[in-house]
Amino acid sequence: MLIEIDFNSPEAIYIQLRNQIVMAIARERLHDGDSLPSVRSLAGTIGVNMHTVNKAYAMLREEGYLKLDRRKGAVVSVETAGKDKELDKINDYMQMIVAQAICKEISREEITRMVDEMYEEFRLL
Amino acid sequence: MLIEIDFNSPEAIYIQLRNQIVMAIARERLHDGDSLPSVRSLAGTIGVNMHTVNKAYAMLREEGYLKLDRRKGAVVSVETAGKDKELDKINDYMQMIVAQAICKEISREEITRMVDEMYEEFRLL
DNA sequence: TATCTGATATAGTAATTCTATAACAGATGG
DNA sequence: CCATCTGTTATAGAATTACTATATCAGATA
Repeated sequence: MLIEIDFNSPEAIYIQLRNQIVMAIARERLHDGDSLPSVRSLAGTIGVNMHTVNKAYAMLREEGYLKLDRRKGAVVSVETAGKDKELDKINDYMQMIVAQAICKEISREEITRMVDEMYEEFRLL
Repeated sequence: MLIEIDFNSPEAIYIQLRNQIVMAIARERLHDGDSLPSVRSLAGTIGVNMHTVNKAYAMLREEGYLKLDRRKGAVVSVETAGKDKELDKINDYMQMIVAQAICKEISREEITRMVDEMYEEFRLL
């Protein structure tokens, strides 16, 4: 589980962490049942405070990607039940993307092709 | 030009402002050459500080949506030259969206259908 | 000349982010 | 039994960002 943090990024560290773990799951580098490093050890590895990792883990639990257990630690467990809520969230993000694309004269085909390629990429890696 | 700010949103006010103006351009409620309200008047209308609006305008200029002029004020002027840079930016956003979609078992077809519908919507309104 | 425009400077408040330290309950392994 | 690990929680401080409040400036306008 390779994590890389850009300390100069305007993106908050715990958000970068959260994003990379979501992508690792999508890329099937992390599977249901896999254990993540403990908050303390991961914090030590990447050189941040324990609470920063904890915040990312808590967020991922809230979003239905992890289950946290005092004995087993952080275990990947993707909740696919609330799919409608997820679609609403994605819809909001997508609205901004498409708005920008339209303004910048980027066609529907260019965007859907981008989506297609991205789905392929995630399946391969 | 109807602007609605959610003061309880975690999204910064100047970002909400920026987003709504981009969407207004995409929806063709704002066209190239249209003037926006002055920073002071818009700030007064929505009940925020002048600097907050100024920050949004400066960001939109930076991103190639507006031109700011001391005499004409803020004028819509969409720069479509740096299309590659825009595609890179959209690619990053899209990567996170697709990652989440894959994790939550949302299919490629569902996403591309969402994009298609969104392009239609923006054309209509 | 009075009034508008964006731009800029300064300063204060509030919220968020990150760090630091500490302690807790529960589970685990020697 | 005890040391050690887990996530969880509390508190506090530093740093950064967001927002507000005033004020001033140069340039354009009517």
